[in-house]
Amino acid sequence: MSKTIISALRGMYDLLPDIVPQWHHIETTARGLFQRYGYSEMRTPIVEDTQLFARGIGELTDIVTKEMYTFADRKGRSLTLRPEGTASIVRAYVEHKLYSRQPFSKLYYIGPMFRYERPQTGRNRQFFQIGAEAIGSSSPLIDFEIIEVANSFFRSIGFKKLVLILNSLGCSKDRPRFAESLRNYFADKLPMLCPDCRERLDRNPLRVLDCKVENCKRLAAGAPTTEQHLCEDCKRHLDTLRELLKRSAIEHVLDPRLVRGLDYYTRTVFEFQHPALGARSAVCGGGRYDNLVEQIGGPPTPAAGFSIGMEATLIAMEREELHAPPAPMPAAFICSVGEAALTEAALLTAKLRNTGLSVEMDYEGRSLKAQMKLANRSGVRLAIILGDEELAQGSARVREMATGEESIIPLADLESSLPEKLNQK
RNA sequence: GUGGGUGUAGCUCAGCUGGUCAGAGCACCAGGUUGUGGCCCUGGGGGCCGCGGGUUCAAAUCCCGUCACUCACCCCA
Repeated sequence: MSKTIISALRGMYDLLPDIVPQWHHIETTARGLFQRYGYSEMRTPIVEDTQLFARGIGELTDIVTKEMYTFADRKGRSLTLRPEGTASIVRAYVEHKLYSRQPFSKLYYIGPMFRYERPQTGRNRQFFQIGAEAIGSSSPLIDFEIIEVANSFFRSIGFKKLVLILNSLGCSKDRPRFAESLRNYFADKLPMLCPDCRERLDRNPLRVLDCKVENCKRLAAGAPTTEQHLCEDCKRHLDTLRELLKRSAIEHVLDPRLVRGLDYYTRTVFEFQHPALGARSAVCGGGRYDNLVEQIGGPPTPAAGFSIGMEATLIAMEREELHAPPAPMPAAFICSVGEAALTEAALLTAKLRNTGLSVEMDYEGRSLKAQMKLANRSGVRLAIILGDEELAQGSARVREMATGEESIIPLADLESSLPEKLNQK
């Protein structure tokens, strides 16, 4: 055995059995919902051609410039561990020409994403996302549905404190105009901006708006807003969406500074935030991306989607003291006394399990007392005791853990009488 | 990538102005009941005090490095 212990990589961690039920709970909830809303699961590779993300997410975004797990394979191609899910889904949509077979596709995915960042609570290098994409419609009804599924998901989990933040970035005609007027506005204020913002102004001026430096905030307050640069269509789109949200009682706040970091967003962008999460407060982010499909090489196809952060959701659940329903306990624990009985116990365990019961036993020939302790801890309703006395008369002793009541039951009858005993209250 | 905090048994932590400082509670195991759990009592196993180096007669305790976690920034799920 080697002396140096190999541990998981930084920002990546193991999900031990005691928390996996929480994950299942979230996944099952999401799957049930997607099925009800008509979204089908799609699974795509975790590794893709680096170009996919560079083109899709944006060459100049932080994700692409400094957060991707990129490496060369044995033939020198540049590959990247997916940093998000949408680009892959769209790639598959285009590659398999779903636009002609199923032009309007509602898809979802669940899986790990990778970003090389400095880990922090709720932020890891491998993290899981649950995402949905509705590809092939520009209707605001879709924006509404997307937000509504996400909202419904969080409600199903039991959240009370989520805040929905909404904005519109405008269409591909509005965005450049807006960027231009931001540059003009900040042109003479350049020296007063933080160094980061000076660079942002160049690369992605929208991001200056959500800078957290006090001085920048103050300057940004007087800056032109997205609202002022929306064309008539975009304005109407946003109004319709807000009306739908209002009429279905989904509270939201319009935040003209909500920008988001991926280049592909157009028009609607939104975020669900949880106040107890600290700086990394978003549990879900999404929006419309009307140009991405075309950018990836497909026909012009509007689309919208979101992605929920698993870890962030889990942490928020903890802070709101929301828990998954408890995992089911085994029904019975078989205790044996003596070597002959130990063998019989193994056979009986197998037999009962084959009838569909969840049964546990002790494999080590421990003392009866120790086995009873195990039985007690495993939370079973019944302990089945097998010893020389019982074996001699071809029966087993069945003990109700709650009351201590015991009865002798012939081995042949166990199979039929156990379910009965388990059903009675 | 930047700055601050932390790192002692499986878990939560005490000890940290250097010299019985390797401890507590919980958990685990055993005995008290030669075949019976939950409560109680008694006993026990378990830690190269994150790792490496330095200062010193002597370091968990001071210094440096490193790794990990954590908070904020960056960014975002």
